[in-house]
Order: sequence, then structure tokens, then C-alpha cells
Amino acid sequence: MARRTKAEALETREQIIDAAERVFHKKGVSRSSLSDIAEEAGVTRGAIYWHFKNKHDVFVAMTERHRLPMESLSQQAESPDETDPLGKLRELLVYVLHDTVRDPCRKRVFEIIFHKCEFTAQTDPLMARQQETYLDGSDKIRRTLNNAIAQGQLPDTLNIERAITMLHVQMTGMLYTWLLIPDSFDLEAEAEHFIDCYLGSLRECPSLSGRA
Amino acid sequence: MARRTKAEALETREQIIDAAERVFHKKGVSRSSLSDIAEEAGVTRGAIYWHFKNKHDVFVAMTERHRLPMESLSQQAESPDETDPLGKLRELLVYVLHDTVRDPCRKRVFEIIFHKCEFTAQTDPLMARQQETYLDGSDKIRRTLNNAIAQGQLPDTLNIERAITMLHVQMTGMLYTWLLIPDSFDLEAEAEHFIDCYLGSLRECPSLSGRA
DNA sequence: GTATACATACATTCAAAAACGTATGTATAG
DNA sequence: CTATACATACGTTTTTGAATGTATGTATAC
Repeated sequence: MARRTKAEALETREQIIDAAERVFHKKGVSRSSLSDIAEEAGVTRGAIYWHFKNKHDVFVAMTERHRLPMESLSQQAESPDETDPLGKLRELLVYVLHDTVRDPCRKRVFEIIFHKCEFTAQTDPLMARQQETYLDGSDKIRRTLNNAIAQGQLPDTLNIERAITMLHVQMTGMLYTWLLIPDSFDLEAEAEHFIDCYLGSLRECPSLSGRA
Repeated sequence: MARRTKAEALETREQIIDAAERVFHKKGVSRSSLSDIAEEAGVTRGAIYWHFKNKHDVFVAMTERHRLPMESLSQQAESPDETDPLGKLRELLVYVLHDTVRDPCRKRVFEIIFHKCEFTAQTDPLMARQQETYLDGSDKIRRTLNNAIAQGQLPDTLNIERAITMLHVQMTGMLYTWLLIPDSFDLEAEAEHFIDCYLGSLRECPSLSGRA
């Protein structure tokens, strides 16, 4: 076979990323060779080298493909004219957790990022990417919490930065733990309780809404 | 050089593990070769193959070395005749977090386990080990929480299993996040607040101490 | 006490595989 | 006709496990 139409070429590219996702998930990123991925995708290594620079480039493409959907999701709660920002936040958080259980594709990607790849030096662009994602997320949460305070849903004495960190910690911890040991707890059933517990402590915990 | 005394051999073994710790931390486990480790340790690969079966065996030895200290630590709070089990638990949790900031060795090992190694199939003995550790930890926490209830420090309506999960999630999430992005928050300063927030929600959060 | 016998603790060398990147071939879309 | 979208073939590097060499510790015989 040889030259395909542009649309078919794009399809091939997607198939390669799909295959990489499965292979990475099965063997871990570092133990996956481009031959493995090519075989899984039904192409040769030549095709991969045509679309991507190397394995790392494939990996980045895989993560990017899940980046945009996540970001567009979180834009609901941070609008200043949302009358129930806390409710929207709750909805969003529960959705992400539930979807992680239900959508095997999302689950696979999360599993790869949490447990099947290695972050090396701070200079690594992957690290920079993670850091960027973290900061972006913090901004969104900060806007949402400020809206919630403005709407009187949260006390204006809330320690916002601590609340932001705590949300990151909660979500990260839940996903990390459940993806590593799925039997440890029933994520789908517990999600709401955990989120409610977090939201409750935003209102009542002295460590979060005390002065300073 | 050749045959050393038993004590010296043990020392060599420790040096190899020390070196592995540093190399793993710098390059990630999969990108570290036994040559790297040997060079760092000032020995040859032959020495490593004498003491260990392969790289994975070195890695396991490294994790085991930090396993026992952690386990002995946690035995204080779960004694049935402790009058302040919750206080002891708080003390222990804060200590682990603080020590992670202060002890560069512990920090390095945590960093390796969280961010610089890959967990593959469920068949991987590493996964089994992680699972085992999780269950052991859960048992200890369960005993402690039961003691706290018996002492009247916590309501007897507490959802213990959910509380256990939540503690795992909190600790894991804090370490994971801070080790990945140290600038995200000041772990040493925030540790107490986070733990207090958790302990507070054990008493007051309806999702944790309601019926069910 | 000392010579002997063997185990130990490595160092060195080697062969084989795996994986990578590149170079080149080729058929077809545009 | 030419750039594209791959497949194929090749050379190189890296790493691994094992095989082998060797000098010394250590226990035992006498």
C-alpha cells in the first residue's frame, strides 16, 4: 500500500495513537517499543516515524488528545454570572470521577499518566506541562470559589489557596489510589460522598475558613 | 581486588542500593542501566549481579529498606490501651509529612515510587506488594479509629471504611502532588492544617458520620 | 600453627537481542 | 510531475545475562 488521501492519513495517525494508548497501558511507556505500537496499529515503524518524531512525541500527542476535552469541561463553573457555582463545581467533579469509572479510554489514559510513565528531571517538558496544567486548574478553581463566596455559598473568611490545594489533593489522591488498587473502594458509589465531604469542610472546617 | 569480609560485603550491598536510589531518582528507573548504578557505586556490574538477580531485584531491595521503618512507626496509635489514639494518629501523620520534607532520603524514595517507576500488569509482584501495603495500612487505621470511637473521640456512627479510604486518599494525594510540584504548596507548613481538616470532618461531616 | 580445600566477592569479557534512527524504495493523490 | 504517505532494509548503539577469571576470606585437617 502507499499514498492515501489526507483524511485516511489522519485516520492512520489516530490509529497509531489508539494503539500506543493500549500498548502503553499494557506494558508501561518505557517498555513499549515503536515496533509494539506499529504492530498493534497494523502499520510499520515507518508510518510512525512519518507522523511522529519519536516515542516521546507519540506519548505527548496521546496526552494532548485528552487535554482539550478536560479543559472545555471545566469552563462551566467559573462563569461570573453562574448563580450556583458550587453546585456546578460539584457536578463537574462528580462527573469526572464517574466518567473515569465508565469510560475505559479515559481510565486508560489516567492510568498511564499516574502509574505507567516516569517523570524525570525538572527540565523535562513533560514536567513543565504538568505544572502548567496544575496552575491552569488552580486558576479555574480560584475563580469558581470566588464566585461562590460572592454568591454567599461560602464564607468570605475561606482560605482560598488552601482550599484549592485541598481539591487538587483530593481528586489526585482518589484517582491515584483507585487506579492503582481498584478494589480498595467503589469510586463510582463513593464519589459523591467524598466531594460532599470536601465541600462541607469548605464551609465548616476552622482550618479552612478561620482567619489567616 | 577480590574477596572481602562479610561485613564489607554487606557494606558494598548497601552502597549499591544507595547508588541505585540516586540514579533512579535522577534518570527514572527504566532509563537507569546497571552500568549507571555500578559506576555511581564505584563497583562493576559484576558486583551487582553477585548481590542481586537483576535491576528489578535492586529496586525491590530499595523499597524494602524503607518498608520496615514505616511499619514500626505506625504501631503506636493502634494499641488498645492508648488513651488518646486520635492524638497519636495525628502526631504520626504530621510526622510522616514533615519528615518527607526534611529527610532527603525518604523524599527521594517516595519520589521514585510515585513518579519515577512504572507499574505494569496485575501479575507484577510490585503491584501485589502495593496492594499488601495498602491493606496493612487499612488494618492499622481501622484499629486506631475503633479505639478512638471506644474512647469517645469519634462518633460511633462513623463510616469507618470510608474514613480509612479518605485518609489514604489524603495522604497519597498530598505526597503525590507535592513531590510532583513542590512549589504548589508548602507541605511542611500546611501539613497540620490538612490533617486537622481531615480529623475534623471525621467528627462533623454528615457524609462520614451519618447513618449507612 | 599452618597447609589445604573450598566458598566468596567481586572484575572482565562476550555473545545476543532489542530498539532506535535513517536511508531508501514505491505507489498514488493532487 | 511531484509531494505525500507510507513500507522496507540497514547500520549502530545500548543493554542484558551469562560465562569466565581471580584473588582472597574462612573453615578444617593434621
